[in-house]
Amino acid sequence: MKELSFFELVYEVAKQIPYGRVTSYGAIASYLGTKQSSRMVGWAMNSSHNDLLNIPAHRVVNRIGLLTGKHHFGGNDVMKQLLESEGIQVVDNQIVDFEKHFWDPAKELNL
DNA sequence: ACCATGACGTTTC
DNA sequence: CGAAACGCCATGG
Repeated sequence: MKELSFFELVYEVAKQIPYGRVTSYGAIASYLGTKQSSRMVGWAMNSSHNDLLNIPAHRVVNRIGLLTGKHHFGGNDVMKQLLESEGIQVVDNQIVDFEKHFWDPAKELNL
């Protein structure tokens, strides 16, 4: 199993997500240059649980701010609770004012 | 080397 | 406007 891979890039970005901010898989994918592989980002997060680092995957949602992978956090509304804990309003697994909390690594993060 | 999977995204019906 | 199908790329078996 390779630690260094596309996944690690996703981890780096995910870890750099500011508190109270959220981003989309497509944004990360686009930032990594593989915008067409937004699924890979999600899958990378799936492997994130294998990473020893703290991956705030709860801050990563789909393009509409829907908590698609919330069941991967334990099955309950753990993800929602985490987001609300950061001041983000979540209703029906969907982030309220997603655009307002949206954090684009390609724009706000200059590497 | 090939087939199957995956927390998405976009387009079409 | 809502749902479904296809596309897309990387990893694992």
